[in-house]
Amino acid sequence: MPELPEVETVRIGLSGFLPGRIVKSVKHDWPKGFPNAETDVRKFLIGAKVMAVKRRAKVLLIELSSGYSLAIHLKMTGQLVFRASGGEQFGAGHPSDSLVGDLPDRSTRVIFTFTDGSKLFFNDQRKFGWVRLLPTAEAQNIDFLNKVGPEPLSTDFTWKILRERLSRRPNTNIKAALLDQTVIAGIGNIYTDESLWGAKIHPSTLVKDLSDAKLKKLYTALVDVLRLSIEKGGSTDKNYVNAEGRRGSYLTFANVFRREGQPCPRCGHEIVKIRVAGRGTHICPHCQKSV
DNA sequence: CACTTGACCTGTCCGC
DNA sequence: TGCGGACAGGTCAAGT
Repeated sequence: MPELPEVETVRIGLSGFLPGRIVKSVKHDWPKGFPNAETDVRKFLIGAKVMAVKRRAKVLLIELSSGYSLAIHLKMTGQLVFRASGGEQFGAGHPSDSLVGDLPDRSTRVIFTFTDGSKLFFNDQRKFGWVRLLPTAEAQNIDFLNKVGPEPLSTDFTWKILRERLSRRPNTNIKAALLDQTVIAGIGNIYTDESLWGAKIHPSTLVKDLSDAKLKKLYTALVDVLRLSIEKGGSTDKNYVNAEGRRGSYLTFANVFRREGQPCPRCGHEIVKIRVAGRGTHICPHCQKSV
């Protein structure tokens, strides 16, 4: 669920809230998800000031003045919600797009409290997510980020780079290849389905069978879909919320994802849900022909 | 080695 | 109504 656009939306939100704030305390009872030793937490987190909030792939990196960073992965049901002191929930916006009420709630795993009384809540219903405190210089070297592929929205990501990255997995289907974080960073189930629909590629197509023309279409579709989703604040299916606890609206604009039974916006044929690469997969069987 | 499947979790939904 | 089971999907580990 949180894929690149969702994590980027959280990053943008937190960038407006966290820099300059000083961590006063941290409360959690989740050693599996936040395994750092208490002594390191006291030394490098408590009293540290937030300098910046960055993102690599689907990992958020909160840089601290101590030379350490918090690396956070939301996995499927993670939420990072900021509340100003006083705990006002909705700010000036519309409560109707808020998915979280009073915090902490039963899914709250970690609470960061800042010296001004504001708080950052890490909620994760399914506890797949994680938080790590580690030296900023080593943040890029944690196993996951070490192996991860290029950022699809970086200016030097071209269709030829996409082709080169995909060529590492010639005999697998394009859906599995796009989901593979070592091929390209940040793509998950939603944007795989949406971009393959945009490029009129069946998700079971083997990578080696894709022509350059198709790869160019896929490149364009992928970048467009990611950019549009960031513009719409990401996709909220069930859990995802931004740093204010609000829903994203991309799924309103989605063409196939979670739209089985509805007509394809391009040709009118019925969208169906199939299973590819072990994932629920949404396609228009008319636009996206099998190989 | 290349690729696929299962495990990790918990809440929700469906069928009996 | 209650309950078991399937399902959701990001990533790593184990299996083929």
